[in-house]
Amino acid sequence: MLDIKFVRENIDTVKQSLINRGSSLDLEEMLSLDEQRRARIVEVEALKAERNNTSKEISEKKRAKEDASALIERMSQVSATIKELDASLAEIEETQHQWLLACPNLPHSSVPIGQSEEDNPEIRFWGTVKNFDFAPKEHWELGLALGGLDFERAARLTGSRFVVQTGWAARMERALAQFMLDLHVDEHGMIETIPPYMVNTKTMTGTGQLPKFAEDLFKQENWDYWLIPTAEVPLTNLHAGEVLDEAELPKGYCAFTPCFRSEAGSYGKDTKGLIRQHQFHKVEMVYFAHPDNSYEILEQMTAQAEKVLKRLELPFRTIALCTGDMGFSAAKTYDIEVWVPGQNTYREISSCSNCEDFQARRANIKFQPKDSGKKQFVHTLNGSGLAVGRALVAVIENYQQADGSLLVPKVLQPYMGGLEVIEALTSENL
RNA sequence: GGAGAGGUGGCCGAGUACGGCUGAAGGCGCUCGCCUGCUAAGCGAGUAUACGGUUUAUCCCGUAUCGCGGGUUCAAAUCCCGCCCUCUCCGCCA
Repeated sequence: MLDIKFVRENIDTVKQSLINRGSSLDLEEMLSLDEQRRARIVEVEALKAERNNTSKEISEKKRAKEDASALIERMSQVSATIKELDASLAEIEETQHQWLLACPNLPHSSVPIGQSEEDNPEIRFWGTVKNFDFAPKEHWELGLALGGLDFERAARLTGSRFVVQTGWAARMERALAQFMLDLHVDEHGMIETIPPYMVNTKTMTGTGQLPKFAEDLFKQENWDYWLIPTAEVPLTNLHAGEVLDEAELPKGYCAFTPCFRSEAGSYGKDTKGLIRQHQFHKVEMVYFAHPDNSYEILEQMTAQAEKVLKRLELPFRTIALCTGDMGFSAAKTYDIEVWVPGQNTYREISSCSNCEDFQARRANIKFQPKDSGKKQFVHTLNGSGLAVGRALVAVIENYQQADGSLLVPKVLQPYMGGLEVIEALTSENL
């Protein structure tokens, strides 16, 4: 959420940001609401001041056993007016609040201006794209042939966009997750966390999923509980309403959780395989950072995500999202895309964002500067480190061999009982 | 799910039976100053947030906030209604 005062004092900046993001929000309407609101506040607060003063007089008169009925009579009318004004003020404030909740974050000045993913510049590339002397298969073909991925049974159990992973595919998913968590905890000093996988409306609003994107989420019937679309939601809201010590910053959390997404509006897209599921696993990183160095933390966190791919020896490229392609809450975002040879393309496997104080303002997360001064909003950052299901896709496709078997990446072997090659499913590797 | 107890400032804790003089006693903590071989103690001052007005900014002024929302009233921490959360006991359960 943007600060209303900031909007009022930086009209051109906000206007340009909305244009760059391709948003259709009406800024003029909001500004006129703001004027109405402030005028109404002046009006009603003058009356309240009068009421407070007169109430004191009344109590003094009553104690002195004097007659206060004239004052009471007048205040009765003043109170009635206050009630009306308060009601109309509340209405204006609610409309304005909804506007602010629907307004996307301001892009950082370094974010390239553009309309779509076509305009996202590549920042760096890492690795070597392997030349296969055979036509590399897609992961779902291999998963089917090797018996680890079962989309048919999942469809019977639930529906489309689900999978049953068995044997090596289940274990490799677990191995990937464990490898990633160990890396973030042991080498990056992050705090491992197991948060709730369901959160309430307030929490979803804190990070920006609500009120605008309810159709992307799964909701529990009869409960104010939503399934998390990413651990960013519970992790960032972990300190909602709190004041952190400046010395604690930056504070990093990581969590391995399932993520649930309705994938509304993606009909026909990525219908095969693991790429776009209603339920998938992700290791998420969240940082609470000092405003002075949050962009350094963004670089650091992005590097941490990249390190996962480097250790897995998977080629990737990192791109900067342009204004038109960036998520709602982000001020700046890097996407990391891993090479998937079966599809002969790059697929997003991580998204690392600095949300600055956008979420902190919604969720009310502050820190107390050491040398006194006022409490300030922290900057919040989140990044995938990494999407586990998609990492499995990348491993399967990049590590496939001509005979249809898979090599197990070196860093995963300790997590898979030393297994080096995955052959077709047998009782031995089950 | 049933029964009971409770939610007041950074923390502890008065106030709620009889509504007003309580942004809220007292204590602790913290900050600044004084004092002081050092430390501790002592003395003095200060110590919430948001919004609005004013302002270059500070200051200042106003309004709101005693879990949340609503009601009664000239006036609500205090009375009434609804909800949320925490704790204890019982039931159920991995």
